[in-house]
Amino acid sequence: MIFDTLIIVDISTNVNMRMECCEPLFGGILEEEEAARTAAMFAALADPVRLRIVSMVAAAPDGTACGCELEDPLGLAQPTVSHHLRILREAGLVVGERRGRWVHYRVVPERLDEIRNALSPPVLDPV
Amino acid sequence: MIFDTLIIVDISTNVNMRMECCEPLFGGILEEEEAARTAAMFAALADPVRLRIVSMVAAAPDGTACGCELEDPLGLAQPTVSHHLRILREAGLVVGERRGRWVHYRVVPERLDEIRNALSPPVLDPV
DNA sequence: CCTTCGTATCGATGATCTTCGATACATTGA
DNA sequence: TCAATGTATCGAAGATCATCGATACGAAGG
Repeated sequence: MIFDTLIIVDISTNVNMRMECCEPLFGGILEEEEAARTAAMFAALADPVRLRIVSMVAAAPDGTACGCELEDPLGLAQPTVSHHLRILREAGLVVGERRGRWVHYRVVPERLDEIRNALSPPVLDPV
Repeated sequence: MIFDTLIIVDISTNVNMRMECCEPLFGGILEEEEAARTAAMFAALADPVRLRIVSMVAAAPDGTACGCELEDPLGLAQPTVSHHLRILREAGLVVGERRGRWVHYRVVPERLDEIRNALSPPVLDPV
């Protein structure tokens, strides 16, 4: 095994997601199921709004931002922002923590590392 | 600038694609246009069939495979495979070279490196 | 209890995408 | 020139997705 399993607890759903993702592209022919898992991860990042959300959360003062801070800069309605945050959450790319009325989101860099591993060049076998 | 510009010549369209892609997610808030470019790259990888195609081409004996070799293992019709190859081509993830009747595709690892760079953790400023 | 405010869900709409049959194009060999 | 084969394009059908108004949920403060 190349990387460990990342366990993420989604506070809004209280679901422990044990996600194994992103078998390396250069580690042999991908099985259908593995390909679907990895494709789902890329799909979460395959939207300009979601990429901007990730960059905005990462660039926020404490590395956290609530949804209400994103609506204006993105120019999108609240349900739309909530929709995108949900997809990022379910992909394990961000986690949300409720503080009073607000839910503070932060990026999960380990998840991005997993995706990077999937794109890593092949490991050369020593002779 | 972190990475150079990758120039890819698509033999089937004879179009020189000068693509700059994938500004780092942790390099500040992404502009709308940059986010759209990066999202398009991820969208090309956000499909199980295309991920399997990339892994199959990479795992092929010479690192190249023609479309006809992919239809059976994928269980898809020829137009469908051609469609996915087109998307991968336009994203610069593979290039095709015609040899006689066949078009041999190969993966462009530099493109995958660019995507990996976009997901790289932030560079820590020295104090 | 009631209001306020941030968030999540529902339902609908319009756009985009995957898939494939039909068809055209390209190259090879007879 | 004609048939065979690999590839690309077209058009249609069904599925998926982004967006947002309406609405419900949740927490804080009178």
